[in-house]
Amino acid sequence: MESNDLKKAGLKATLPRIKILKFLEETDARHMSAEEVYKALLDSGEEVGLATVYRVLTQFEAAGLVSRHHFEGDHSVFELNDGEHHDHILCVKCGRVDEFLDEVIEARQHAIAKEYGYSITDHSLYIYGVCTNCQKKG
Amino acid sequence: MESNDLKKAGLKATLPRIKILKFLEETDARHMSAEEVYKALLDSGEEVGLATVYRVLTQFEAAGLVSRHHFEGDHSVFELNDGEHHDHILCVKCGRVDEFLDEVIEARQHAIAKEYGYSITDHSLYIYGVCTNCQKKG
DNA sequence: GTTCTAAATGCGAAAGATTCTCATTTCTAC
DNA sequence: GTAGAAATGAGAATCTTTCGCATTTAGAAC
Repeated sequence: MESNDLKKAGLKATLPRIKILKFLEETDARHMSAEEVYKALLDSGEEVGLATVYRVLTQFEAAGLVSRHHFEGDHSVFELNDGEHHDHILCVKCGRVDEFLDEVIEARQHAIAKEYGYSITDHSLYIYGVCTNCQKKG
Repeated sequence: MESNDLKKAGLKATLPRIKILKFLEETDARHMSAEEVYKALLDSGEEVGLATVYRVLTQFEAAGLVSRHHFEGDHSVFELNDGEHHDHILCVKCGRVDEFLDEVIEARQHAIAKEYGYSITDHSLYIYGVCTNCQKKG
């Protein structure tokens, strides 16, 4: 039940927030932009303002409910958190996204941060390439 | 001499391109936005249009003369290529940027791409943290 | 259940970064 | 030097995201 999740996250259980969270939990798409969430909600007959979608997603991010990514330097996309950090590998032709977690890379990043005197807060790793399907198509 | 570098890169040696390349080679700042390049040129008395700066930097990127980065998902910043790939670790407080190259991470990325069936074209890795100086300041 | 207040929403306006349009200028080859 | 193609400049346009503010709503107090 979404309203409890919201309260646990320290957010008032308002209708727009419930709708957006519910939508993110039920949709098949893992990575969506604010605009896409907005349109998808409209299509399913839910009335939520675009500015509210932006605000709510930003709040969800601050509350740890979603992660924000910047694939290709483009606009932000959001992903519901499942508790486990992971990185992304994506196809530059079709936009397919796969997720992976590599302990060796994670460990090396912490070692590098230490070496350079940084207290690490976050990191982002994107690998770009052409996926199997797109390679076949030429 | 910049005009030769440009021709080698397959670009016509126009005045704006020469000015921009010369500026990038001579400035101390390693990472600059298009806007910053534009303003710096203006300040040094060189007249170049902002749209041209954007166009030229994009062409330089395509020609391999510069790399484009998207720190923190913000606007693009450009960096003159020195031939060696490297990644970045940056301070979220003061904006300091350090560069590093880790062969272990590089190798793991290629292994992951292979594992997922991708033909790798590029990758970006940013580590965010608080640098030594900013840690001292609290 | 009704009332109150702070917080949240919706809308359109505004902002910032980047791209586009197109008339004018500049390279480069001949 | 001249012609033609390519590049430039200036401002308009676009896209994503945020802001301002009047209106509504959630949640606590009564």
